[in-house]
Amino acid sequence: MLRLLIGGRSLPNCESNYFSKLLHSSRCLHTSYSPIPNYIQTSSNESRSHSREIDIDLLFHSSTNTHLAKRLHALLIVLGKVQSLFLSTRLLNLYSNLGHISLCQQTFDQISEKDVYTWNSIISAYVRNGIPSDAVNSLYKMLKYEVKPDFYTFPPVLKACRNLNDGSRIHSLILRTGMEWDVFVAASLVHMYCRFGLFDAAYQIFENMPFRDMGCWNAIISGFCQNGKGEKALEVLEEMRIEGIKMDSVTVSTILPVCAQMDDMVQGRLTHLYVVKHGLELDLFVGNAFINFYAKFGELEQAQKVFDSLVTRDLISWNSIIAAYEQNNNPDRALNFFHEMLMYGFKPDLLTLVSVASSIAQSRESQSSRCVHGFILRRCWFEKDVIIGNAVVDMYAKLGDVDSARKLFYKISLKDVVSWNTMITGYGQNGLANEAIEVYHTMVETEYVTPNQGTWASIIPAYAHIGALKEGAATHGRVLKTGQLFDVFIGTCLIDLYGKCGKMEDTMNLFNEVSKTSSVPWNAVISCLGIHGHGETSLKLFRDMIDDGVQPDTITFISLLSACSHSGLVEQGEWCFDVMQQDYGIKPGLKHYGCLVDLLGRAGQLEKAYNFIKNMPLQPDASVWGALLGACRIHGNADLGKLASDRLLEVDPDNVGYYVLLSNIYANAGKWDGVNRVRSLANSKGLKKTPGWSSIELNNKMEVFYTGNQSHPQCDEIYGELENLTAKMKILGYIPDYSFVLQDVEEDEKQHILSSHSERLAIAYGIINTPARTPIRIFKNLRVCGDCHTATKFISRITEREIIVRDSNRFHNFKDGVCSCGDYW
DNA sequence: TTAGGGTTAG
Repeated sequence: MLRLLIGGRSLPNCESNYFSKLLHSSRCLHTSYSPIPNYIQTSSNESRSHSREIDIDLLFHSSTNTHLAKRLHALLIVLGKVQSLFLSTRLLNLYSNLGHISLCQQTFDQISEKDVYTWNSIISAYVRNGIPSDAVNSLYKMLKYEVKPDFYTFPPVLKACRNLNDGSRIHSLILRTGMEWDVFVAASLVHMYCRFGLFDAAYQIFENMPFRDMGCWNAIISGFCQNGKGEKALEVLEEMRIEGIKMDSVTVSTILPVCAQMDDMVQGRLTHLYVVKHGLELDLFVGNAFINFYAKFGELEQAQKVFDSLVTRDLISWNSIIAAYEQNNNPDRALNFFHEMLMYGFKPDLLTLVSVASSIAQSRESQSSRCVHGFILRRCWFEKDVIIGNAVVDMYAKLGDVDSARKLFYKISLKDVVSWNTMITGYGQNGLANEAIEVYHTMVETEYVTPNQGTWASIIPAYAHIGALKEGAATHGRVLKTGQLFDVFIGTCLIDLYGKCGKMEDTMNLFNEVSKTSSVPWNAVISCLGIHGHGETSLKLFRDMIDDGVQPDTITFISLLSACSHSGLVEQGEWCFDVMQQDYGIKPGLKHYGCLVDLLGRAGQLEKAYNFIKNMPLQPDASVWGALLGACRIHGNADLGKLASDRLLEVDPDNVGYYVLLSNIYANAGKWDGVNRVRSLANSKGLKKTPGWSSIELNNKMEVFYTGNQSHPQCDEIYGELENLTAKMKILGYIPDYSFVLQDVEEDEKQHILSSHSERLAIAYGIINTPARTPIRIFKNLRVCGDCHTATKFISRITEREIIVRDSNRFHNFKDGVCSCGDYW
């Protein structure tokens, strides 16, 4: 061991005490105690007379952060030791451990006579710091300088090759040097070939090894695990067991993520027993792997137990427990752990912030979103990894702040497919289907990303939302080309698309094709049948689902209840509500209560619905009172309507829809003072009525009409057509229902207002621009007004066309003067 | 002094 003589006037008298402090400093990452400045002060000429022997090795060990490492570097310069090959190589390794690759390079360049240690050190520094190409180049330079590689040289070089996807040259070099059966070299080769997907080559090397240590076993297992061959990994594990070789902590932490991936809880639990029996539970990697394992199965108690039992915790332990709660819908707990982690002095990394952003989105803590954004911005993490940008875009979108989401999205320089999917989903979730479609088109045009399952799952619902059947069907074609048709999620999205576009035949065909082992496709088809008014068929499918042994969930019952509601199946709906609780132990949530109120209310049982609300064990929310208010609108009950809206304005004062409904009720009853009161209340709150719009797809383009639109190029033709139609309708007995006109104006004007409702503009546009007697499909963002409903029935008879209108609530299929909903909606 | 095989991700 190299020792130095340094003077020590101001050194502590008690050397053992001093060293214990020094050692202490090397163990505590967060200490502010720095022994090195003392050395520099004490190394002046005058103090050298009182020289002492100091172990420089300890100084290397105590340099646990960049500041201390630089001090040590300065000390070596002061002592004139920087030219020492041994010390400068150690310094190089120190910088490498601390992640300072440029300082490594500087130190390396200053060394004039480099030996094999020096070359090995710089190679491993490049690998560790993520510059594999420089690592390989260094090997070739080393050969040029005629320094012979040794057993230490190749493992890191092979690791570099793994990331460069090229290893044949190095492999032949290794063969020439005769080092291929060194356990470290061989293990590296095995792992490299697994990464290349050359599993047979990897296994062949593994099989031919004259000697295998744990590292070799782990290399083949982890090689299989990390490259999608989990089952093969388990086979090797079995081989290991037969040969009587015990798993170590590395094996365990490698195998656990695979158990989770393969949904193999049993294997994971057995591994846990093994770990306890063999005393591996104190290993940090093992503990962390178990936290993640249990979190994936939603077993938070177990995950928490493992976390609590850890003797030491690192950043990954904290990240894992935060992610565990975040991914299992407990964002508050996740955020608590984040704060606790900060209190313990841990510095969060990029992955911590990914979980934090998602937690904030879930907990609707919009105030914190800016802090998170700023925190990441200050650290320049957006440039470091696209995952964090995606997470923050998702956070903003989930919080409803689409503007911020979009701004950040366009700032992400290297968008990956997830970035695009996140933005498309974000728009979709906020009801901006047209924007979602626009982003999707840009994504397809950019060509550097290939749409994947996530893309289909985000774009198809957007098409379904606005009823863009042709574009949706074209996407279906694209999905078919990729061979992803039978994926349940995409299949369900398509079922929903065709269902919402009125293509029930296609819906049922698709439903027959997809795998029906989960409740997801059942729920979709039950809900589609519901909005078409096929309540009885929905109930039949529910029975089929039970016969098939598929467990219904809370969504199944929401779909069923709403199907019953649309078809006026009151008794059956009440039966569903009971069965849900008694047979399936599902506690009704607010949505179920809302559906039942809707069911009773639509059927005219307003008092029963009101009593039902009064006896609810949950605090009724806006959807429940909203259902009652809607029913009051249909049945013209102004008193109960007023009561419902009073409650509504307490729980959700900013929702314009309720003001509109109430003003509708008043208008219907001719109470114009009530209408004005509601309108001025809404105005005083700065609320604007959601503009009604309808869309129609023509020549693969969506044409959108807002109520009262006067700027369309075919405006005159459209209004002319409507006038024409109204005249014919009146001959056939159409009487306009002015109660749907909210404004207190003259009758002529009321007629004009009714005729400029967006759905009528879209229908007239369709009539003008499509061949006679072909069907017309319209989508409306709000509910179709009663007068338009009546008018459309007449129009379908006059034009001999099928007119399919999908509104925000359900489906209307007008044919020969009648509507499929039987005027019950 | 230098090396292989390990845990967290939208």
